Amino acid sequence: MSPRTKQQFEKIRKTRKDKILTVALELFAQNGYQGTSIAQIAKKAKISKGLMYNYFKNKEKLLEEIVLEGFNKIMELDYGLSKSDKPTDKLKSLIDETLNNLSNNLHYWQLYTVLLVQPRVQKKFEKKFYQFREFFITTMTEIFKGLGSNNPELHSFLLGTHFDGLALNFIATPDDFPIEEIKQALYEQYCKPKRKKKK
Amino acid sequence: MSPRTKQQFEKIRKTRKDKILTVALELFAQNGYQGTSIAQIAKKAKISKGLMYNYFKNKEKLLEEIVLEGFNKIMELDYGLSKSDKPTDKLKSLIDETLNNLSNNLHYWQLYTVLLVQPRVQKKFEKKFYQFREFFITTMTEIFKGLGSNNPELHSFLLGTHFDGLALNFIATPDDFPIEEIKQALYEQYCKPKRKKKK
DNA sequence: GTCTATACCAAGATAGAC
DNA sequence: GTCTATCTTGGTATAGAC
Repeated sequence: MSPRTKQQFEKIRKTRKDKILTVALELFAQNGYQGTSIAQIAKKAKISKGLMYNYFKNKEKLLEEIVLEGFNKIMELDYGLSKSDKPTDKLKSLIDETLNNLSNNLHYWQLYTVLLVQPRVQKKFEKKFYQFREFFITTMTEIFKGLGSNNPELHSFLLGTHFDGLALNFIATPDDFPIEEIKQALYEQYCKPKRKKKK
Repeated sequence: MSPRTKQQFEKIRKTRKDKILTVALELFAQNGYQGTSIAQIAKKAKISKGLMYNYFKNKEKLLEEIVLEGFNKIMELDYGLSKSDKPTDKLKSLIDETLNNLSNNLHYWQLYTVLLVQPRVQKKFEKKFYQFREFFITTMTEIFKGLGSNNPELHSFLLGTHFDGLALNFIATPDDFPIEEIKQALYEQYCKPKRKKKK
């Protein structure tokens, strides 16, 4: 009844909820949304099936919370862009941070990808996907403008798709992924885009 | 009882089986394996649920047939490599054909991607995935050697991942995908890889 | 707050009539 | 060969005891 006890409960509740979110993210990422059962999640979180519904209204709301939390995390990053004003430095930071982020948040990217390729599921998070995409593409376009690119939108799009492909491969085979070599190669490949057509 | 009738039956059977394979591919690609029910497939193929099991032992075998058929189709392509011996031409053909193939076999690539990102499902087709990957990477590596690349394996890997990323984006938003512009840009980007280090 | 038991339903698969 | 009816399982979600 005392306030202190109440706070204790709150803390336990929070911890347990986080636990559920963490294991659910992992399972959804690995087995897909439909491929994961509440029972599996409960087991891995070491609670009963029934208790799951004390923390989340249903399976769908659980997925929503996970996805939105992930989006927020990723949108908060500034990809080291504030470190310098030189476009070459910015590009280097962006590449570095994006690839670091990839290995730091593997499960989230895996889930993101699973959802992205399934139109029916994707619809639900469409807005968030576009929002993130817009933010990222715009940032890159500005950098390419700074580098004197003759088609910054296209180069930005291409670097974006390249990140996606790297993510896909990293997800499928996280070992056998020479991350530092890749950073270097990307930097070389994108740092010197074609200038205005030379005659 | 006559042979002719028997042939007719065979033909009808074949046609119907193909119909099932086609609609199942589409549904699996769009909604995932677990996200697609036998009832949905049967409905779209305009047959009863029960009849499905006359054609396929079970849902899993159906998926297997679809995936293996798709792999075979894709492995048969030669990506226009025999047209010329010049590495620059070969690279151009490869880029062209890969992107054409992407839009011609959208559903298959979509399924391929869905399966690739889900480790549990992936295991089953692992060997086939690697087989295709090896073939593709080796082909590209040879081309980059011909172009005088200082690290043909890495450049080949990077072009491969870039294709994957483009596929992912094409799948997610097939409209708003400037395919010809991309072909051109890829060609420019990969055709002149760094030579041996200049001192 | 947490668990067990259970209602309920959707989906895979089979049986049997035609 | 094809369909309808049915069995069976496994999964979501709820009820109710502690």
